Amino acid sequence: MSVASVIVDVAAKQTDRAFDYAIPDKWKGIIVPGMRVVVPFGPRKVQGFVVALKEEAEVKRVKPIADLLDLTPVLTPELLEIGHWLTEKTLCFMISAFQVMLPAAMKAKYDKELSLLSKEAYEQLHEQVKPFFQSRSSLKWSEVEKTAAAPAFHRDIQKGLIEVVYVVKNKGNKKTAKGVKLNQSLEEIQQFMSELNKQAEKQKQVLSFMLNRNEEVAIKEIAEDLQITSAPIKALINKGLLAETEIEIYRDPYQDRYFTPSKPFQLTDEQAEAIAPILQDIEENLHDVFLMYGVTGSGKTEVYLQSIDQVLKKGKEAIMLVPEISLTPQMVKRFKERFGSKVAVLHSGLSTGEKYDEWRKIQRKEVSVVVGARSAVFAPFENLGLLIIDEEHETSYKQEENPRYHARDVAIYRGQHHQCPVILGSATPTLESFARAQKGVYKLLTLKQRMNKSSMPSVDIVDMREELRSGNRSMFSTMLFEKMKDRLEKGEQIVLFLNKRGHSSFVMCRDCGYVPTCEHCEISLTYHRYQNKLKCHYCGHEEHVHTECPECHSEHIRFFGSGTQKVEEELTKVLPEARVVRMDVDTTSRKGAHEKLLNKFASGEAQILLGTQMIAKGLDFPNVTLVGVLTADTMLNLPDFRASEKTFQLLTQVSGRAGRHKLPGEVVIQTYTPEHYSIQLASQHDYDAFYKHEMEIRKMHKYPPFFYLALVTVSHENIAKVVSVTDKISQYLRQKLSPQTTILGPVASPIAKIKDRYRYQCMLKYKLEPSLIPLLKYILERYQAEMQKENLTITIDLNPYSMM
DNA sequence: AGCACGCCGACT
DNA sequence: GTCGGCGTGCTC
Repeated sequence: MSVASVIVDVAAKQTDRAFDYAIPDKWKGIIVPGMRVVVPFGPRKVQGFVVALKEEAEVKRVKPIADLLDLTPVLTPELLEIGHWLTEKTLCFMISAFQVMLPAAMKAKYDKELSLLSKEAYEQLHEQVKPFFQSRSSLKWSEVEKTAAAPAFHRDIQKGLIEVVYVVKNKGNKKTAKGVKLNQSLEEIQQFMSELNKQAEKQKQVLSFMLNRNEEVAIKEIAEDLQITSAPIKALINKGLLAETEIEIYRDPYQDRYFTPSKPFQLTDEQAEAIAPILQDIEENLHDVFLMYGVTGSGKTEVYLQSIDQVLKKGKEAIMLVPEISLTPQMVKRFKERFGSKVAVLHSGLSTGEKYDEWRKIQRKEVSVVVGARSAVFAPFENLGLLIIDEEHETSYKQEENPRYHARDVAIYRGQHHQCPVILGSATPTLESFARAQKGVYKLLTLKQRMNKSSMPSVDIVDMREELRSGNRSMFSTMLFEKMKDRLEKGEQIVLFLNKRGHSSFVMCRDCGYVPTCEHCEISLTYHRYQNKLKCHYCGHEEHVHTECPECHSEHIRFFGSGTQKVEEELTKVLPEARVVRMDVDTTSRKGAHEKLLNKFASGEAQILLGTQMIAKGLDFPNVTLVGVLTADTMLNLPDFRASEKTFQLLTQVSGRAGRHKLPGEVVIQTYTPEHYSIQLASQHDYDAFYKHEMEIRKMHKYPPFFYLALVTVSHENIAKVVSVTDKISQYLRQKLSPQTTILGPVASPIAKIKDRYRYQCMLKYKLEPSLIPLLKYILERYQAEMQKENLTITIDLNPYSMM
């Protein structure tokens, strides 16, 4: 095998295929598919992934591989195969599919460097170039690029005085420490020890320590253990008895923490019944997809933990996905307590280096459980025994950039490959999953009871229009306010939920209804109190706050909608005795802030936890007896066919925070549309009725799970161009697709303009379209030239989750 | 994506 | 006649 097929790190249609390279003799038999290499590509060097080996190249002339980056493949054969599958399913480039499977630290950085060919060449350099090389012989092109000397450099490069070198950097990476290992045979060392000078007691200690361990040990560790300095160790290195080594050390984000080991709990009858078929699958190496539908607080996590335990006993590995937002310290703790150092954790809170280290632990098989967000589904395990997706309905499992994959699909694909079970867990399953369970495609496991036999909290719906009519203009209804006062007196705790991030709200003229919008994006500006400015959340554009309406010159400019910050201010006014913890993107962005705030609430130091989405899931505080949802309908009015489903899910999740233990819980939902079925049914904890009602609507409007969706979005600076392209695409598809398929559009996207680019879309609803993928591929090919030259973009999202 | 090659307008 | 503009096409 002397030729390697390589996918190069150039994300473009024309380079989206394998290129053949000769394997230099020194790497023959060493290079295997899945390794990263550096290859010459045109005049430069790029990183690439070896995808196959072969005897003969397809082309006459092949260049040799320039460098080898890995000693063991970073992509297993399975992952390589998944890459191909992803490319097909999501219409992404091969290189993007591979890149998404690896930690960011492994992505190549490129540098273009200039170096002087010889000392003699210096004199011949252009006068403008000379100063750059005065004290050195090489420099980065980026230093020169923007200066006036750039043309002169070009000339000297042409003359052959300066050489251009392309450097591929493998950034970040391993953190190492200096270590030592024994460098001579046992006999020689014992011989040496007996001859050692009596004064050299410390050296003797070191040697016997090393003989004991018989492996490489960090110098620091020896010094600490034996209470000595590194001097005697250095002496032994000099005498040749020990050899210096580099030991890879891991940055462990949880190293300072102690986790009390926990034992499996006794399962309830219901839990035992649910886990039985899972354990059976694990035992018999069978693949099934289980939908575990369990109400909030029904103990799904314990079922996960015990299933994983079983997998580990069989010597296999498990992946558990959780939504980024619920990857809280509480969740991590439960896993660390149960599985100790067998767990790797992957989430966005880690630094690039930490993520890389966690990934390395997986690759080196030092852990057998991974808990992580979406991309952890690609963990390079080779002996998977179980995949779990907790909170299956969460939209964060769908990646909104290329490759636009859904972690659930990847998990099921891997489950089939490894012949192992996949568990999807939720208190509010997506209609897609629940429908599949009804049809028997997935196996349904139900947990109807809460673990502590506590009943579901009672829910009151408050009509905020009524409140307004009766003169209450505050954001707390009379009922919620009374209940809050009551809890504070009793010393119980309250969770307040507001579906509005940050401290911002929009602005409107009360006289003419004018709302300031961004001039680059078609979206209303939000008010940031901190800087007293109006900001666009899409492009960052800022404006001063108007004191007068630019339309009607009225001075009645008001701020509408309340962000968490405003609510916090209001709370301190009306309930000055209450201590409030506010949790949103602004207060949790700092590392460790999340945990700190939660601890403050858990310890009882604060009585009210006020927050956005991030407090809706997974939190479990025994003393919380009241949950308030300040505005339940903000989500309901989004232009998204899943709006009702999302509202139902959110209300159910939030309500689930109350009364999980001995004390009974109450929930108050404030809304302007109390009659809406998703609010009504959420208040009755009636998922089944919601499912039936929503399914009717989906069927009527031809939405999933009855139909598949595909969304084509076109964007360009010129609106006429956008409309015409979208129109042509729609026409083409109408002509080619079956009459059973609905083609909507071209219509303007819900956000019709972002960063001065207009956006139009075309939506397909289909049941069976075997030729859809090739047709969409053809469209991308047809417009490829325009996409490259004119900055036209066409994005295709199969099974979209966001309609924006 | 980058970069080289190549074919046309405004300068010494 | 040359420098440099960016259209075109290739990268194993």
